[in-house]
Amino acid sequence: MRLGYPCINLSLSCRSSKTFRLASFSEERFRSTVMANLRCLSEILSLNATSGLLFFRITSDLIPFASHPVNTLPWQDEFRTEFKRIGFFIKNNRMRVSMHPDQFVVLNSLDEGIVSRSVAELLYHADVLDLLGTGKDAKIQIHIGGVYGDKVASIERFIERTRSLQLRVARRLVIENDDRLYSLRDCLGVHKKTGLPVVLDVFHHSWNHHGESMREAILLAEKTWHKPDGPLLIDYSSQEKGRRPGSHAGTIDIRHFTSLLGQAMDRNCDVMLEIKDKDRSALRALKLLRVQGTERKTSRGIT
DNA sequence: CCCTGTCAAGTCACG
DNA sequence: CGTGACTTGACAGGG
Repeated sequence: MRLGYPCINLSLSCRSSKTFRLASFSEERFRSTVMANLRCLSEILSLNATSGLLFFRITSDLIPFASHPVNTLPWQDEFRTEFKRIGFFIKNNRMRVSMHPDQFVVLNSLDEGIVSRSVAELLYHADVLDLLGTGKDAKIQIHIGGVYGDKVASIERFIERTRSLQLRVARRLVIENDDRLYSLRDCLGVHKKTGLPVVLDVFHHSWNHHGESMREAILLAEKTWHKPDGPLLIDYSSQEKGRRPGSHAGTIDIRHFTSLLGQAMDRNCDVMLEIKDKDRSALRALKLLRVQGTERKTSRGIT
């Protein structure tokens, strides 16, 4: 099991998601920002490798305005070497990376404009992972989208649109259960018709489910992943006490995470910790995992 | 230098 | 109808 955290490392001062206002777009500004972001990304990955965090979600803001019409630069060519270098590092350290486009990507929207912008954004995400030279296990995770008052039709639209995606996007696409609209069961239904693997967000599942226990959910989601996709992806978080239901914890709840490990440790999966203090909690989780792993081995040795 | 309104993009819930 | 949550800051202009 590899552990990771999303996008930002709080112990480093750099950010790989630096941006600027659309109004101040210029080729110079774009190039220098991308260069700085890529440099920061390699710093983060290098630190992660040293500390044993072998899973990382790359920010969608890595390339500012990547899929926006204002950006006509062939950035894929301009930064090919830098991407390649980072990709080698990932591979050499047996790391896994993923991406999670934000809420603006809605494949099943009723608005064709939103759909085409979403497709362009997905292509950008695939570009990044392709330029890194990552294998098929480097995934792009999205939600199914809106409901628009008719869930059946909305799911059908989602399925149709994933079918017309370019292969280099489709091969990386995975779907994730959300906390209100599309549950694990909905995602499994979409998987059945499309073959898309299902990321299990255990936090969302705890709010939006149909009675499946966490263990059942893990086993169900695991079955949607085939060998080339890599191990099942799990997104993990816990409730921040005293805040509204659904807010992510500020720091890891050791008890809660230990219980997840109990459910997931014997499975083939990688876990993304969506906790606000990022790498700090991920490191604590890693310590915990190592202790548990040792205990498991020991007890197996005895029995 | 600090403050703060606003930022490319969507959907839904709520008051 | 307008605003906040999701997640999440931080850009950039004005004082």
